[in-house]
This record gives sequence, C-alpha cells and structure tokens, in this order.
Amino acid sequence: MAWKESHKQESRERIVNAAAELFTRKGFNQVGIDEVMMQAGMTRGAFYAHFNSKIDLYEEAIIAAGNAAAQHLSDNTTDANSIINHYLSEEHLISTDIRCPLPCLVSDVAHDDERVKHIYTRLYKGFTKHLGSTNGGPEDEDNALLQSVLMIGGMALARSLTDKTLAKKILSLSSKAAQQIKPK
Amino acid sequence: MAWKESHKQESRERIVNAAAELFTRKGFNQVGIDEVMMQAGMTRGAFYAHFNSKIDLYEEAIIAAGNAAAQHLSDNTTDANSIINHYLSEEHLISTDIRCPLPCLVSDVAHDDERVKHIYTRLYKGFTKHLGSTNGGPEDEDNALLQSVLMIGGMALARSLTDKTLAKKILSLSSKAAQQIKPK
DNA sequence: GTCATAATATGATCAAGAACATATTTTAAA
DNA sequence: TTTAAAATATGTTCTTGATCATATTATGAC
Repeated sequence: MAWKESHKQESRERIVNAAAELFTRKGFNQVGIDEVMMQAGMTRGAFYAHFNSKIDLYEEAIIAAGNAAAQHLSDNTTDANSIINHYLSEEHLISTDIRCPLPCLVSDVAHDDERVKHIYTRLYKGFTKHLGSTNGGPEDEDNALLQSVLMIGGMALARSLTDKTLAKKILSLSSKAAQQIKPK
Repeated sequence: MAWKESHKQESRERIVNAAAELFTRKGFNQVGIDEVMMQAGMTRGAFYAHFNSKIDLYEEAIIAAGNAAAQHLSDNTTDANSIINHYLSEEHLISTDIRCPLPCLVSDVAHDDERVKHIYTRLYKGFTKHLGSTNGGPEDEDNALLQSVLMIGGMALARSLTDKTLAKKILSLSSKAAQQIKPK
C-alpha cells in the first residue's frame, strides 16, 4: 500500500467539512463541486474517488454540519436557557462558518426528495432530544418541540429579512419566549 | 391594435399564477421556464414577451402567491385565533395549490440576493401587520411577531419532516401556543 | 533509487435550461 | 377579405456544471 490509509480518510473529511459549511450557508444548488473541492484544497477530479454524486455528499455534509453546530452551540452550556441564548444570538445570525443546518435548510429540504428529508428529520430529532434533556423532566418533549420552533423559525426568518433591526427583534423576542417555556 | 389589450394582460396573469404556485411549492431552482409556461398553457417563446428573466418573474410571482394565500387563509375570518388555526392546519400543510410563500421559501430566500429578500421582507411585514391588527390593541407588534415565528416556523418545519405524526404534533403545539399569545 | 499503486489533477463529454432569433399564427380594424 | 401588428410558437445558441476518462504525481515497500 503506497499511502498511509489515514490520508484518504483525511481528504474525505476535508471535503465533507468544506461541503458542510458551503451547503449550509448557500444551499444545495448554489454550491458546485469545484467550489467544494477548492475549499477542501483539491480539484474536482479527486471528488469522485470519494463520493458517487453531489447529492451523496450533501447527505453526509448536513449531518456533519449538524454535529459541528451542536458541538459549538452547546459548548460550555448545559442548561436550556444558555443554549437558547447562544442559538438565537446575533453571532449565530451572522456567523459564516458554524451554522446550524436546521434553520439554514428548513425550506430547502422541503423541496428535496425523501432521502434528504429523512436525514433532516434525524438531525431534528437529535436536536429536540438534546433540548428536552436539558430542560429537566423526562416528559418534556412538547416543550422542547415548541422551543425548537421558536429557535429554528426565529433564526430562519431573521436571516431572510433585509430589515436587520426587525431581524434582531425577532431573535430577542423568540429567545425570551423560548426561555419562558418551562417544565411544570 | 390587432388584439384586445386585455388579452396580453390575461396571459401575463396566467404566467404569474402558474409561477406563483410552482415556485412556492418547489422553489426557484426546481422550476423551469418551460414548466411554468406549460402550466400557463403557452410555450417558452411567449415568456420573453412578458418578462425579461426568470428572476424577474420570481419576484412578481411570490408577491402574487402571498396575496393569494392571504386572501384564502383569512377568508371568512377576522379574529386572530381562526387565522392561526387555518394557517397551522393540516389542510395548509398538505395543500399543493394555495400555500403561503413565507414558510415555503423562508430558507430559500436566505440564500438569494437582496432584491428577493426585500420582497420577502415586504410580504412578511404585511403578514405581521395584518396579524397584529386582528389581535386588538395597536401596540401589539411584539405579539404578532411571536405568533408569526410560530406560524411560519411551525409550518416550515412540519413540511421538512418525514415523520408526519411529529409534523402534526408540531403544528398543533405551535397553534395552541400562538393562540395563547394575547394582548394584555 | 525503483516500482507498483493509490491519490489527485487535467481535459473532455454531456445534459439541462435560460435566453434569444426567427417564423408562424391570431386578431380586429379597414 | 385583406392586412399589419401583436401574440405566440419553433428552432438555436450558449453557458453552466455534474460526471467521467485519462494522465500525472506522490507515497512507502523493496
């Protein structure tokens, strides 16, 4: 074997990471293979040694994006309120690298095929499960779902508006409302 | 003049209506000029007698979609609760023709250019203004914003999930929560 | 160093679709 | 019924981007 077997693995990870950031920020159609590979430090030829198609990469990339965002956003925070705070922060609003794919792709995914929706659903369930576990009691699923609507909806909406004052207002109102949702 | 001047106007409207439905349901990239024109009962050649580009049509179409949905969804309803009820209904979830573009395009628009975001912002402000006016007091903007996050976010999320049981649960929880938001 | 092979790069193909140029048809006024 | 203009249809061009085929390069074993 002429190469360390870790090398290909590392290349693959660079591709996935580049794709995670680009797809999450720009959406599926607005990103080309060339762009992903350039950001990964390779050229398009290498791509097909790692993946069969763009859509295959997409599926893997949004999972990676979800994991990266989860790790980043729940770093140093175990209570629900600070998670909500981080999530609906101005920093997350304008961040270009670490973004949660759930608000970034919520309506994109609705136009995609079932396979993509499945992955999105899986990510979403992980998200709400984590959220529910930080809230307290075990039967807190409903509250977590409601909080998730405010978090994902609030952020998605804020990013689609040109009126940035209004966008920030939506974030802060959503944040406050989500934090007021408490287990009885 | 060889044609009734209303004729071209009617053709144009057919194009816009077809585009409104298609763009809202499938997103910008998943819809081609040919498809729009076929649904409008014409062929692609006629398109450029009415519009300069696909993106120009898109801008006009999502406004039309917003108006159509507004009219449909607030038909026979003047109080906030029944608007919320209709909006977050299972019927609106699965409807293929009349859909509000706000949840359908919320993350799509975030990837588009400023011109599109401007139109989206205008639609959104109309939506919340209407919502606020049905709630009661004049200084009810905050409540309307919060309700809108639940309505738009709840519907967008529900449409992206393959787990339809969960989707419906999200709708009903969001609906209940939005209706509990009342002016003091 | 040489070699075999895996990894990557380069160049080519192919399809989709937006935009356009030109041809045809339809209409209503004369 | 003729006709000119408006409306629409048909055929073409051109770009973009995914995919693939082939060439090159880098690596570690001998």
